[in-house]
Amino acid sequence: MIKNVHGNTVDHLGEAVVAGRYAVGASLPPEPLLCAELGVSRTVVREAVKSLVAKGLISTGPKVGTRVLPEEHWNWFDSDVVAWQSKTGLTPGFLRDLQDLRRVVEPAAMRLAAERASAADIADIEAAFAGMTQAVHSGGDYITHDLRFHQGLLRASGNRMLQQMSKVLGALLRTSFEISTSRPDGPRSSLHLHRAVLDAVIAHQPDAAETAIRVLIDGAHDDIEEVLASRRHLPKLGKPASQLKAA
Amino acid sequence: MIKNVHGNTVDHLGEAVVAGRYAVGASLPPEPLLCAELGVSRTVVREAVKSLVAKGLISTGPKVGTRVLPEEHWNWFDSDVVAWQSKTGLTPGFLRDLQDLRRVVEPAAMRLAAERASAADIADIEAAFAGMTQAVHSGGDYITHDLRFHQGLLRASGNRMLQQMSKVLGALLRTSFEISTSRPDGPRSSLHLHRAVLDAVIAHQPDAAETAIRVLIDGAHDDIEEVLASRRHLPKLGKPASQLKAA
DNA sequence: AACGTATTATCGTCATACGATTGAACTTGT
DNA sequence: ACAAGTTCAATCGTATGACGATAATACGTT
Repeated sequence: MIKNVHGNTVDHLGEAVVAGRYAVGASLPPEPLLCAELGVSRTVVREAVKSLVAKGLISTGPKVGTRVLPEEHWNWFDSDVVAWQSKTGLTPGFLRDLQDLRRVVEPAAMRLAAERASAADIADIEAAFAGMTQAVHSGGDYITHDLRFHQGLLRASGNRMLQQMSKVLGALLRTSFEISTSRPDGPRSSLHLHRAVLDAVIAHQPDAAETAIRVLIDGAHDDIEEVLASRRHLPKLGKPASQLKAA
Repeated sequence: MIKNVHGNTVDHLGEAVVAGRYAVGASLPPEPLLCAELGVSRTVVREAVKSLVAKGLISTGPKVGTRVLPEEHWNWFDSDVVAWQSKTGLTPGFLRDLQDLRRVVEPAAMRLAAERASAADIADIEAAFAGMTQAVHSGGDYITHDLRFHQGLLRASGNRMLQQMSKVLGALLRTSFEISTSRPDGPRSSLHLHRAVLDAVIAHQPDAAETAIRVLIDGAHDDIEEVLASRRHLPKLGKPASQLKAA
């Protein structure tokens, strides 16, 4: 499981920050303490801290220590940041933001994809769809192929920013999938909805592609809202948050 | 001008990578060479490299060196990456991507802002608009207030991802502004267009806000396309690219 | 010629030292 | 007692040197 010291340190610190282990504006322990806690050299701690600074999570300064920045500075399109947030638990607010984003981005991206998709793009998406189909019928890893499907569509839009959003939207898709599997016939019923999107893109029909993805999105949206409503009293959807501790 | 060694080193290396100074897949010079070139210690070079890795520009490994990753890995929502790209020159492709993004994001964000803007949000935007007005009449820094205006609107959407896009879209706004100032009466004519957006948001009219921003966007879009078409033979819009050099 | 082994270039990690910056404590004068 | 200026000290910033880990390359063996 362990890969390298630097990566583990970045993950550990990043996860702690995203999880709210240190309050916004508060300081993390000084470097020597972090070295002792994590059992690594100061070099590793410093490089990990620099990585988190690059992702907008924290800022550093002499004497002031390394403080947690307010969330609006965090780079929510960084896959590590999203992964850490997913690991500590997706808050309802975060899921709502993701759903807003998806409803804004995916329909427009499908229009562009229907206009610009290349043969190679379509081949990739077809392969992903085949994987989804097989996963439903013969059992297998559905979510991976589902992610590839949507990622392929975004890539086919030919826009690098739109493409990058597959990273963060992946967190929403995963959650949506977990909910739908808790219901009998969940993925199976959405298979032909995916097919409709792909067919519209292949046929270069932007309008059809947009309406098809809207159907897909609305279904997932209802699923998530339902779960959100039934758990309204719970603070988080995933694992419980750690206790807050200011330094 | 110089602030700190680390920041300068990150800027230098990041700018070089984004500018295409090293071909995608090629290796940067080994750390000792970079130390010599930049006149800094290996500590600084390594931390700078780690920062670029965190932004998705490069990857490192023993013996393989530090290689430039393909552009789809770059984090285009990172303000540093965008700044470096802006500095080396905005390619037509990049500007088109930004325009697509803006046309997708801003109308939807205006709808949300019209529904959810708080009094504090509106006060911020009003202040920015006042600054724009003053800049037009008494002279002054128009673009800064313009950026604050659009950023405030995005923030008022109440969505953290949408809000983050103000970083990238800022590059487009700046370019758009530069073009419009080259024409007499540029900013002045767009003042009331901005006012229309803000009024619609204040009145909580999503439809009106969306159509108002569409007018604004289309105007800027036409300006940029015009310039892009007239310079079709030029490779870049901004400063010329450095010569490519693989390692 | 193909495959396995050895070499070596390069990054990864550790340890130590000192300079730079800035918040906080302290002193001093009114 | 309070305010302002000064000193102090905590913490990060930078530099240097060393050795281990890894993987591409070259070499030698079959």
